[in-house]
Amino acid sequence: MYISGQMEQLIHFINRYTTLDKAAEKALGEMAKPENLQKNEFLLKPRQYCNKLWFIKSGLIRRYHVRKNKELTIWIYYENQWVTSSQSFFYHEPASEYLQACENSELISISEEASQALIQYPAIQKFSTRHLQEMLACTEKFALEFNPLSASEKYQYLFDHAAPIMKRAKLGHIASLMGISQETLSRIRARN
Amino acid sequence: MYISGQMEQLIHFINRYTTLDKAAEKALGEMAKPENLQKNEFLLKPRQYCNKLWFIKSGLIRRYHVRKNKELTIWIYYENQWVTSSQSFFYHEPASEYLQACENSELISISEEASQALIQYPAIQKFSTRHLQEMLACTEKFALEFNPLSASEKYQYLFDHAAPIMKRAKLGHIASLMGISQETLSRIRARN
DNA sequence: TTTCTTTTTTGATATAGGTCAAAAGATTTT
DNA sequence: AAAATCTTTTGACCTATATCAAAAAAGAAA
Repeated sequence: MYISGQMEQLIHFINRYTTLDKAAEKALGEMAKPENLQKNEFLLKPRQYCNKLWFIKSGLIRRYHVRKNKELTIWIYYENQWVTSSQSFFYHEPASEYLQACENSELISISEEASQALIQYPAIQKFSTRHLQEMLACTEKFALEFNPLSASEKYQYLFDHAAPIMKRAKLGHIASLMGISQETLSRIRARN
Repeated sequence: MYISGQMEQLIHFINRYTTLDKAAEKALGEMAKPENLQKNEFLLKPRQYCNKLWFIKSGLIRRYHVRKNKELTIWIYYENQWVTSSQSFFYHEPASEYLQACENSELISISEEASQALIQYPAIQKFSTRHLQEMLACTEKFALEFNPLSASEKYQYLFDHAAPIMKRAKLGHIASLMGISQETLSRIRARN
């Protein structure tokens, strides 16, 4: 009863893809761990091995790289999204990115071993494949639609497709996600 | 014997991920179909349902959208790569993109039903998941590394990471893949 | 070959967005 | 509440790349 309260939001998320049977739900409740993070705490830093996936119950997690002394934001994840370093998690390589909380955040973590075990449940296997396919299609779609836009079209696009980021993340982080300078973003906001 | 000659290159590709047992190999040989395409022929157009995946034995296939009367190249695929419209194939929605041969091409096609059947073989299931993970990690990595570059850095990057495109595709297609104008690409080439 | 069509190059000009610097405004710490 | 720090805004100037137009080159068709 207690566990299922913790997991309710995650189970609800998975059930949008496929219906979890009771055994799978129970296993998930046992293997997934709640994890809370204070604003500015790091979930991952470069050179570490990322051996977990996290589901975000609440909060904001920024994923970014540092190149030539500049922070390049890959994405800012929010409630009901999954976050990990795909490259490190899938390939067991050291990560090259940071994962940092922009707000106090409540997460549910799934370790690699847990994910191996959970995937034995057909419903979870099915969810996992579907979700992976969706991630791929979305990542492609986003890159395709977003990149050719002008700075102010990008601003509008993100408002339409990822409002929580635009409302809660700070200017510099949003600008680096958009691939424009802070000053340009500030001027776009001033115009609207 | 004849079939396995046709499939050799594909089987070799899959074996880099996981070893196919004889049963899986045989099923693959029966369900995958050779398909040949002349230069400029279309594999897919917008509004069609994309119900196949293709493995490229030889040739060059360009994947692109049309937005505001401009062609935006998503990627140009070459030998030993897989091509499909992820969004249409995974979601059974009409495609919004074109797939067109830039050269005479030899492909192997796998229909949706074939892929459903093949995935029952654990080795193929394993390959499929691994390959999907790799696609996701690569797509993210590419978007992240490529987009912040200047036009001439992008040129160098593609030469380092996808030489067949740079050597065989035409200028206008490469420029639209890079997200720059044809003229700028021509000037970059003149300088080098 | 000669002609026609497509692709690439070159030139002139315009502009979106970058960079640097400083001021203004928020937020946190003492 | 004052001081210190961090974040956002504003201004001036500059540069990479776009756009438009036309010439040159390459490839296909006659």
